[in-house]
Amino acid sequence: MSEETKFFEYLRRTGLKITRERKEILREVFTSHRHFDADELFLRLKGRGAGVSRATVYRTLALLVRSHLVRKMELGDGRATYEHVLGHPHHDHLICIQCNRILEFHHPEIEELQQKVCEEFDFKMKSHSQQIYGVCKECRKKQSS
Amino acid sequence: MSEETKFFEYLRRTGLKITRERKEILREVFTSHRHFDADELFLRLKGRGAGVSRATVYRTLALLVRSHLVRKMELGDGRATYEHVLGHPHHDHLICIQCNRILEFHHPEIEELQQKVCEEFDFKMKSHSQQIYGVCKECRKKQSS
DNA sequence: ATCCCTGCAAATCGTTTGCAAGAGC
DNA sequence: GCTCTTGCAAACGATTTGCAGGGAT
Repeated sequence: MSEETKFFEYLRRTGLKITRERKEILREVFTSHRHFDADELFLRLKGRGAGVSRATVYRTLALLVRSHLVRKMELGDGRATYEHVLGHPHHDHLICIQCNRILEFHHPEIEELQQKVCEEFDFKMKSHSQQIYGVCKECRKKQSS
Repeated sequence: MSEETKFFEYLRRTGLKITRERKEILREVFTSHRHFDADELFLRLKGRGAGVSRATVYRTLALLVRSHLVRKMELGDGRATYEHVLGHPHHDHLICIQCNRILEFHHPEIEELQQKVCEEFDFKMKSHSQQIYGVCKECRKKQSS
């Protein structure tokens, strides 16, 4: 089932409406595979004349998050970063503090250990996030030259 | 060497000044062992008539972070959370989404694996943070009753 | 028709900053 | 005395919201 269909189904189920603006945003979110923030998305839409306001971008992103088609992350620089879930199983992030590039990694063993930590604390995990900040390969290459 | 001395030394070294306001903030930060945000700290100071403005709280927290006596964390709710470093070696957090309690954990094996991930990506780690969101023991007890 | 949605601009919230007066060294 | 500091209030940037007109079902 396509992401579009999933979203429409979510809307229907929740008594919400399928509008031109929501379609535009949906298309923009799923045609790129990068991480983005709300304003970037707004500007991309504006750039191609999609006619969607900033307010609607925020409101629709909230819906996409609620319907689990998009993940929202607070990476600690004040604004939220989003990524769509399509073809992106759970993962964590390496964040370059020089070029802001975001790399993804997944390490099942770490996940297992997190689970163990929760058991020790009798803590029911709902989600987790893990960020490693540092300097990526490319930036280090540039620096050393 | 006391935290106060360390901070004063940092100030001296950097050509900054030791003021009444900075002493007040320092005292307040180190007499409690909880996590706090800037506004909580401001209110505690106000509560005991310390006569320090919100602006100065923010400015001094920045200095304390720069001097490595205090750690700043973005836990994803919009505002920053702080904790002093005294007697708190590096650790990560379990965050209860019901009562907002913050538990600390440290797992050397996880750290090792993170280091391994960085090597794979040829990524130079500078810092990392890891949060596990969920429901703590106490809140679960309350719910089930 | 009935809600739901939208754009706009104003409001919010945490945080930062310009400025003029005041304190440390 | 030269700087660094402070408080205040205004400025900020990301995000949210009230409202009144327009659209989906």
